[in-house]
Amino acid sequence: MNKKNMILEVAEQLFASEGYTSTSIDDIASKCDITKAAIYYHFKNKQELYRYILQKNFMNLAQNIEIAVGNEDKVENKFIAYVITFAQEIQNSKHIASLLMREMANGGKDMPPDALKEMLRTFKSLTLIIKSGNEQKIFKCIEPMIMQMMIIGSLSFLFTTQKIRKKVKEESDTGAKVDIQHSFEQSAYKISMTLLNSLEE
Amino acid sequence: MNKKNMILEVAEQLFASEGYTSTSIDDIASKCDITKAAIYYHFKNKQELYRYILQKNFMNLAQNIEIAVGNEDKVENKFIAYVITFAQEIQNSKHIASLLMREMANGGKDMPPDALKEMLRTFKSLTLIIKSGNEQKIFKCIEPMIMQMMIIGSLSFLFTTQKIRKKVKEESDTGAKVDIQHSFEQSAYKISMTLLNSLEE
Amino acid sequence: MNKKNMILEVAEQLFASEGYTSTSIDDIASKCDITKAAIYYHFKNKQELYRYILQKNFMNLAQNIEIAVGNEDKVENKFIAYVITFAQEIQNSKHIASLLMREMANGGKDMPPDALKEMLRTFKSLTLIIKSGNEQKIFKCIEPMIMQMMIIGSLSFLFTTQKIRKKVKEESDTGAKVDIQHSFEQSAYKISMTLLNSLEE
Amino acid sequence: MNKKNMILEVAEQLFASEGYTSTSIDDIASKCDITKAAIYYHFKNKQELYRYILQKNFMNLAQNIEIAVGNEDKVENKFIAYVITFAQEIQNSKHIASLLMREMANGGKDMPPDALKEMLRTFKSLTLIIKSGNEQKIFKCIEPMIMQMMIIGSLSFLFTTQKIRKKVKEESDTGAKVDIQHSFEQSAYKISMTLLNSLEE
DNA sequence: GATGAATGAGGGTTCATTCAT
DNA sequence: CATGAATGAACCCTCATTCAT
Repeated sequence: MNKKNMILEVAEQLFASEGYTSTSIDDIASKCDITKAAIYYHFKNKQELYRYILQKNFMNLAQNIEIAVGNEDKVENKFIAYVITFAQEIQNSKHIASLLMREMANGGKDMPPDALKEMLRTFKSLTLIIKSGNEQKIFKCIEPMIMQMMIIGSLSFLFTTQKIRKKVKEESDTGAKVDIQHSFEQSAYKISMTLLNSLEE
Repeated sequence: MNKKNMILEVAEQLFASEGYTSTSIDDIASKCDITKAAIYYHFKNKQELYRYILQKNFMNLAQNIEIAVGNEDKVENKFIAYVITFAQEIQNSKHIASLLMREMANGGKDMPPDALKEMLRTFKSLTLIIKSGNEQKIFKCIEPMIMQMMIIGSLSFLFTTQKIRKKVKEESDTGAKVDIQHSFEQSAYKISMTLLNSLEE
Repeated sequence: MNKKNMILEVAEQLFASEGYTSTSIDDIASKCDITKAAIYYHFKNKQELYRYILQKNFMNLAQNIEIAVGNEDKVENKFIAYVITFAQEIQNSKHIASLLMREMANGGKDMPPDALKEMLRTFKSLTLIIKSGNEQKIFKCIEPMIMQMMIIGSLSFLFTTQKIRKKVKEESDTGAKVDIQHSFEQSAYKISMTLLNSLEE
Repeated sequence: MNKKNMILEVAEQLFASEGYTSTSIDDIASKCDITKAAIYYHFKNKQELYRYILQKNFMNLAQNIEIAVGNEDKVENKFIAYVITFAQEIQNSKHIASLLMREMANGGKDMPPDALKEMLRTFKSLTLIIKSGNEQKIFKCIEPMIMQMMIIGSLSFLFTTQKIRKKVKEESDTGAKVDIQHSFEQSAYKISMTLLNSLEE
């Protein structure tokens, strides 16, 4: 991998786990075994690096969702595909949920416009699915925005709370009765079915 | 209001909107029209101030939920009360959703133990409600953890995205067809009904 | 004991063990279980408190040396009395050696004039002893200043290095062969004899 | 000279004359005509800078003493070489006596272990000299530790009190009878002879 | 392409001191 | 006599950024 990509990967991980302000260019540089100045050779400044990462992540997300939804015919399956693909992207990119949550906690005020557009693209996909479901009288009426919040919110919290839930369990358990720690995929699937359930007439 | 409380209020607002690291003691002080040193007279350091705020918020939340749930008899109403009270607290405190999202994005690694305990308290409330619903054969089986993630996630995103959704709407609309901007309360109520729907046999 | 004396005692101990700059009014106050402001009631400021302590210590020292020397007739005994009393004061007051060493390391530039005068008083005592010894042809010729430096320097280092010498010994020893840790008094006596030896014709 | 060395020199002088706590990074920086941050580029923090200086000084001292003592054959000359070289180092480095006195006044509690080891090295040199003198029946029996305290103490006080002695003399003298201000080297030589005298059978 | 050196601004924290009560 | 509250200055340290090489 070339250096620019290494910087991007390391920076993405740090921005997600520590947040924008708590991640220093020094942190990124030392994790990459290069100097700070080398980062400035590849990126104009910290902001630009961050925006680049945000945009890349959300573009991927939007694209993959569109493709996955496009591959399905029935509206129920489109809905499931929407949720599951969202979950898969969260899982694969590993950092998108944290990045998203931080931006939303910020009120979106620092969200780069390009990244915002990508989020709106996914929202349009969902809107179309629900509208189509309504027209076919398969889905109840619900504002797409509310459903979007439920999908994104549920999956983001489900993903980002994994570590702390594990830690809490370890501390409270007395060793023996180790509960099955359900995988993120399994739980995400349940969420998709639950939401579909709530939608169906 | 005394100065200590003023500091707490200002700090809470800044921590929520800017995040812990991006909020400086100077910011807090100047918004309170006092000096930095005055803050250090009232609080040992920035961490302590932050923890104090977190703990206070989550304690309030847990207490009010317990009371509201306790006031209901039927299990469905308990569930609704749980979700609605959660939403009301988010609305009233104004900052709890942002604080929570940031902590979760951090993987909970900086969450003060006391605040964590309060979150577990609310989780226990929900667990009891679902268990009771299962026993009465009113509710389907679902892991309480998953339901908790759906409730917290949906409401948190619904609340924190208000500003940016408004902004997006204003920019995209051509003025005339101004959609009804549904209030947070209304939307939260719909979420509670949707989730209850998905639970009921 | 009244509060003023308590402040003096605590401050003396801290100034000696930590140094002037590293001792804060807060440190003194909390060790006395009073507030900072209470200290300012009794003393104009930190400097004044420090000077008061320095002056008191050096005055005691000079007085006691004068008395002890005056109690002896023979010049050899006067010399021994001088050294031993110096050592006793170091031992009794516990902090005079550290205070003195810090002042000297500072080049004496912050030494309050009164305290300096007291040191000169002791020096005059020694000068008289040596002069008298010279006249009686009992002592070799040596500049009193040099002898003064030898006395003060030897005793101050002997006293202040006690802790670290003990620590070094403990760390190096393998437990069994515990060397006799000579007491400060014993060692000080040997120093006095050694110096007298070197003086005598 | 490069900047790192300039920082070291300036810092050494300030640490010696003002003490660790009373020397600010800003003081050092402005005396070097650089910014604070430049110091942090070269040294991790204030402590590290200080330790570096201490260690360097004491290492030089120990090395030069060992060499000088090794160059002599007769045990009396070894002893003289020990004292004189100590004095020369105090004179050449200019700051070692103050640094040492401050550390001892602190009870050695902040002394970096490496610097302490160097001091022990010089002590071992002296111990060997005295032991050898005892075996040859040239020296009286005296604990090396006591002799070490006398050497270090006498020389340190002799050196650090130069300025204040001069000041006192100027203020007290009425102009005419200006005493010869003996040089540090001359006085140190007298001290070495005096101590040798006291040692010899 | 990449680095070493440096900077200016700012951040958290401490501290001597003051003053109304 | 003593305190609680507050201040302004200073202090240590970090950080994004720049630039000559």
